[in-house]
Amino acid sequence: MPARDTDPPAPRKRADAERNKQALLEAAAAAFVDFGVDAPVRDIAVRAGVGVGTIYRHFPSRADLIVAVYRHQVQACAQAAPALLASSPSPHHALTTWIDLFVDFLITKHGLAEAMHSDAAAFEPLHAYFLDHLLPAVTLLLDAAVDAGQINPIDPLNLLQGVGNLCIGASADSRYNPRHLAAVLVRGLRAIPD
Amino acid sequence: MPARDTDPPAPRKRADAERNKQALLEAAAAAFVDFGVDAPVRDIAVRAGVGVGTIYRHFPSRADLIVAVYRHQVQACAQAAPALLASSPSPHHALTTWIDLFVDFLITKHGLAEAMHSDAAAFEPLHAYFLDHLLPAVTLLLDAAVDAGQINPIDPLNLLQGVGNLCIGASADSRYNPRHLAAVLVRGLRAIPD
DNA sequence: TGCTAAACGGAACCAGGTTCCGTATCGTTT
DNA sequence: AAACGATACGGAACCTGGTTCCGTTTAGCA
Repeated sequence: MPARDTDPPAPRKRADAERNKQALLEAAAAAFVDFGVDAPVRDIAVRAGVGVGTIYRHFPSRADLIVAVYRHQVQACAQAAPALLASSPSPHHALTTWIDLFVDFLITKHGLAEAMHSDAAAFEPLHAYFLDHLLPAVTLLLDAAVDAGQINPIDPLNLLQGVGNLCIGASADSRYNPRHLAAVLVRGLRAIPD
Repeated sequence: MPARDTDPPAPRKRADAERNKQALLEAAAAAFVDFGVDAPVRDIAVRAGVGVGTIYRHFPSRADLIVAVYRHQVQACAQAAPALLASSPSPHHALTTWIDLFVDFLITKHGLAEAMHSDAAAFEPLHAYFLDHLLPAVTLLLDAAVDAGQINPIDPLNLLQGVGNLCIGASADSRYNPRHLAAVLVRGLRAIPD
């Protein structure tokens, strides 16, 4: 199988198109830092030196753009799960650490957590992408911790969305501390001592 | 003292103005049920049989309107705290029950939780109102539970916002279950058994 | 060098919140 | 009862920000 995992049936793209797509990715990443993931389209277009139409051509919905920008980091986060499970002293410890990682990722992407669960249809691809990649990760960790008798069972999706929600509205200056809350939440999962 | 507790320096309002304000309150409440707290202004205006200008005259910001609509329920929620503390078998139990009450309130008001922590300046009054009324309530419960040695200390504001965040995106049809998550969170506060 | 399809730019469009001001109404005063 | 000033009203106009559309440009190939 030739070049699997990286778009097998590539219908050949024009060089300028590829160049613009790349420019947009960088421009969007920069704009997201300044404005959050709701950065104005026109602003992104200007930064990339293209017209707004070009944004929509490459990324039909905002979710597509967001996914493209954060793809690597989401994958890294997902892949950390098995690694942590192998290297941690206990499954519960691995779970706690992974959640911490996830929280860190979300709170550094201003507005991502908000967008994550937006009911708007336009964000469905984003939602789907995150779930596709991160749900297996949490599930792995939760199953291991449950099997070890360390935590009570919980729907992985529920936990993932809950932690995602906790990260909404976080900012360096406020008293609000999602990291702590997420830790308390995971602590609340621990089995037995009632 | 004459008529304290109900606008002492009332500069006399025109009857029609008062009538419209009342109509708007009812229209908004209805619209909030159908569309959530982001209900279109024009829609609210139509329901109340007034022009949009009238909305802005009575409620300069959307937050003012939301506060006015939910004022009573927020107060009821706040007042439930001391009552629960008195009637519950333990402070931790009272806390759990109160959080449940708070969650119920939020998830039945579509979009309220989202609006609650919006960083937009227009929502500041809403934020302030909620905090003014509910922060004392949680603080009371938390202090009691801490004093009884049942939970580890936590910033009341942090907990309140966290639970508020958990309620975002809840809907009857989805798997997402904020009630359960909030319960797990409170469970994670319990002291000692480490 | 010429040709065609792919890609581009940005003006035009649309939706929804907000403002503004000419008009209507209330409540009081004569 | 009539008139008057203050108060409140309505809704068109405006602004912002996302989305669409089409005439123009350009890459890639013959």
